Amino acid sequence: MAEAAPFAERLLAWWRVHGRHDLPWQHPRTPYRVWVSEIMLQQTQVATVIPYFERFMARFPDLLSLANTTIDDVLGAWQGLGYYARARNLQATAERCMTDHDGRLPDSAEALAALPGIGASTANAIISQAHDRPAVVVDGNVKRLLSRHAAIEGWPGRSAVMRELWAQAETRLPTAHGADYTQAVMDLGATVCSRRNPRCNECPVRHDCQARRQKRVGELPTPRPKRDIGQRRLYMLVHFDRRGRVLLERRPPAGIWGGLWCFPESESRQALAERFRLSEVQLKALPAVSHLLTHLKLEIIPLTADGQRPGDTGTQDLALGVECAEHLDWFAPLQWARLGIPKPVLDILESTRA
DNA sequence: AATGCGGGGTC
DNA sequence: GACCCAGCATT
Repeated sequence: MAEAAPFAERLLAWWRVHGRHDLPWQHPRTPYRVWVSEIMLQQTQVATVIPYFERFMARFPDLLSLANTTIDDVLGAWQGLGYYARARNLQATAERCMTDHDGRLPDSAEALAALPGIGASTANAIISQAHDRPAVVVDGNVKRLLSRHAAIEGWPGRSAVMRELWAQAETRLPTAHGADYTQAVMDLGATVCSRRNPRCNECPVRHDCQARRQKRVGELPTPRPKRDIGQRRLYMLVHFDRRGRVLLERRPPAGIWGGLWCFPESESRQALAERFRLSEVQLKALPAVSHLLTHLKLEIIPLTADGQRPGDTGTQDLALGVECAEHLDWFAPLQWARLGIPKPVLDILESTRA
């Protein structure tokens, strides 16, 4: 009996018939477009990314336009996509390409991985797709596909498991068709070897899938261990001036919502009142907003001075000697959408308009 | 080697 | 509500 075709050949044959060939970053498949798409796709699903990618390309069609714009413009284009550090890294990388790489993205995985926001897997994903060279990519799809096909146990967040996945991926790499193979493993993971209800009977590598043989497809990959998450209460001052502009503060570059504009906030209601020369009794709470992060549950209590609303006149103007520096400023409604504002803050902002 | 980052999809 | 997603940077 003839030996089965190599893993990669079966995937490529499957992909030519069943794979995705119409993703926006595939046409044209330039290094710049591939790079931007890979950054957007980090921890973010394809369907979510597509409209952002189209808008981003219309606004920043090339490396130079991205390097020459402001961070606020990039954050504005990123608003709603999450993981805003990616937007800052994107622009930092564009600038580095101008200064250190002759105005282009480097064409080696090592040089790419030295740039902000690009790790080993993303570097290889860019190389394989932009230059059609085979390179190991281990993303969520590949982790799932390989942990099943080779029956690899353990949560991929553990380094030993990740090493094994990387080694498996390496041995399966073809010697040609690098771009199509990368797309093929991702497509197979996304559409056939899906997390729930995998369609094993349509899989081109089902005949030597170890998880399937052991009837353990449903148990692999091993899920992330559960853990308790903490809870934190946060007060935010929602205040408008007579012209309907809202007071926002730019957050420090590191940490949650780094570099984004938020209401002035504090964990202490009293500290917030003191900072803006308000008495605590003046502060009226709006309905709380709950925001869930991986490791933390935030309860955000929006506070307004005397129930003030935009357009209100005659209320005290919070003169409070707010010295609007670069990190503290007033913004008109038309400016909001171009700023980069975290989702819960935007929700509060919009609820005050309604 | 483990943890923080964040919004959305999906069941 | 639980769990995951085209991971990386930081500690």
